[in-house]
Amino acid sequence: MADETAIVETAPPEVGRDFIREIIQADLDSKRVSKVVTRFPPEPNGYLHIGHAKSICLNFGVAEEFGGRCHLRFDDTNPTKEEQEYIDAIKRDVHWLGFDWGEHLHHASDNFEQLFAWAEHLIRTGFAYVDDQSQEQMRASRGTLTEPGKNSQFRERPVEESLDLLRRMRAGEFPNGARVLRAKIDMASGNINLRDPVLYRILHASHPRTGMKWCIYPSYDYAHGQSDAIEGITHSICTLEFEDHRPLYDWFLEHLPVPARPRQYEFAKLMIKNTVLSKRVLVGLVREGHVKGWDDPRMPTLAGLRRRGVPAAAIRDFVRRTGVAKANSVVEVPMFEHSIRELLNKTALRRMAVLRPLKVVIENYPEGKGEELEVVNHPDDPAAGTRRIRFGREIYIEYEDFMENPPKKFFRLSPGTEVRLRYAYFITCKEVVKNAAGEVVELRCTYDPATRGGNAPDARKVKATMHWVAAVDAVNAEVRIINELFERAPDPDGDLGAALNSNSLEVLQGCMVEPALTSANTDAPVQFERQGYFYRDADSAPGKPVFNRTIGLRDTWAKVRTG
RNA sequence: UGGGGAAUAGUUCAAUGGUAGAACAUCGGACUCUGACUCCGAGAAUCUAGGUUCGAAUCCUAGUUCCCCAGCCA
Repeated sequence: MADETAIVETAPPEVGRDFIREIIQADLDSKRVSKVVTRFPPEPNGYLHIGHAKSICLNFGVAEEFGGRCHLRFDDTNPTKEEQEYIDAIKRDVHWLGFDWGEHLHHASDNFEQLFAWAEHLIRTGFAYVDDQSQEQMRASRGTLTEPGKNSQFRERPVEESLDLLRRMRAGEFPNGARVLRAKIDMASGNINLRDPVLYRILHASHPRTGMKWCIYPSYDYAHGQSDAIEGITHSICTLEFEDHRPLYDWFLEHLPVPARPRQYEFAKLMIKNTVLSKRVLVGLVREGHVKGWDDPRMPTLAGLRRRGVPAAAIRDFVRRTGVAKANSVVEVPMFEHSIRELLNKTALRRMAVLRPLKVVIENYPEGKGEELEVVNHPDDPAAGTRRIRFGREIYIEYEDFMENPPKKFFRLSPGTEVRLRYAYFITCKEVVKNAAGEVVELRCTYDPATRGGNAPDARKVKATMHWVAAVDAVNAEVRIINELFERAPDPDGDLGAALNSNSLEVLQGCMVEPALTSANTDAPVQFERQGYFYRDADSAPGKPVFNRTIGLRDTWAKVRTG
């Protein structure tokens, strides 16, 4: 996996503290808590994406930094949306990102029995009741943002009756939606979460872990805080939209005989410009077949990024750079790209690959002659070693490295100019061969045998160094260029297909790559010199490698060229 | 006309009553066997209006703008 490189952690370990870490430090200093316990609580209703990475890094990160621990807890309270596949994928992705929950794999469903007992406790103490109202009636009586709600006619029903009905709900006597258990708080509260929220609803559905054992399931609000308390979570970190759930979170802890009192803190989730992280949309892309799966390299999922070749350490570094705060913000993509390039530049071995080949015949190179050149695997890292590549009379260069009528600042090959073939020789273009359509199909060049290795004895300079692959050596490969998935922001309720970028995946066939790319270290990220970072795709077949372009190198020539 | 949050360079995050700083991005320049990397330099911000104070991004008052909440989703 791309994470082989994760050992090279480029980030300084501590870059100032965010408000969460300050709170934890203060709690430790004041002895309010003796050991920090956090949790990452995904709902297994889809794959993890880069937005989740921020929460994972925060929760596991602070636990690590303060000598505590972090649990992985599945918030599996809605069996109509959750699947085992997602549970497995989430575990895999958290591990890949570089974190370990050790013995602390938990599920909200582990607590179903206790939560039910506590529900009875709330009824007995007069803080919960079974409501027979229909969903529509409940909505109508909840009031609006500016008007208070009205009490349900079942709100004051006898404790024994509610107790009996709740048990019969559990026993499966009623169909979906027939009744719910509600907390008795305040229908006039300005905070709508406190207007007698639902604790249990009837759902005759099979649960990935409990099967058909239950047909009533606790709501998020009812399950989350109590699960935190049961697990001994000290700091329950979640995103901003749960801020007005905090009074309810605290209400349950106050009204129940819980073993601990966790506290909830909220931070702004990670958003990235032009990147869709809506789970609904991501599910739709997969279900409707707009992408090849959750790990399609165009997806912002951790699985997709991994397949694309983005190292876990780069994601961690990016997340660290974006900081933790309470203001909604949208990070620009180049910040992410910087983290990827910075890591890959240090770790990726260099290789040569020609994406759009143009054949070059070196006229003064003897027919039948061949030779090997020893070249470095990483110019800045001698420890990366060397490899041997072959040179010959026929080679391929990049089509766009040649221009018959070059503009002013074009340094590369054109008729009459001399350039360096990286690690090899200087060559000069003597003749351009075209097909009937007038397209350049071949170049006739000469080389200077004295420049072997890439330097001229007379110290003359060339303005460009180009990558190349010898025809005798070339392995045919497929290269996939990944572009933005969406052309415009999709409407989650509308036609996803209509918003897609029709050019989100460019497939290049007939690429010519050096043979080292088919043998050793095939699972490590590589740099195709002068082009970018690439990662071997799982679709590779023997003798026919497939590469995803993780990200291109910065290209200032592209800017000059396009003005 | 409800409740809960947030406002600092283009972007993200610092500065916790005492010189507004960093990263990314942008623009110059140097270097270069990757038009990469690296290095050097530049421009660029406290939402507004009052007030307190020797001194305010920070405290107070009044506004403005943006985000979240009316699921038996999480």
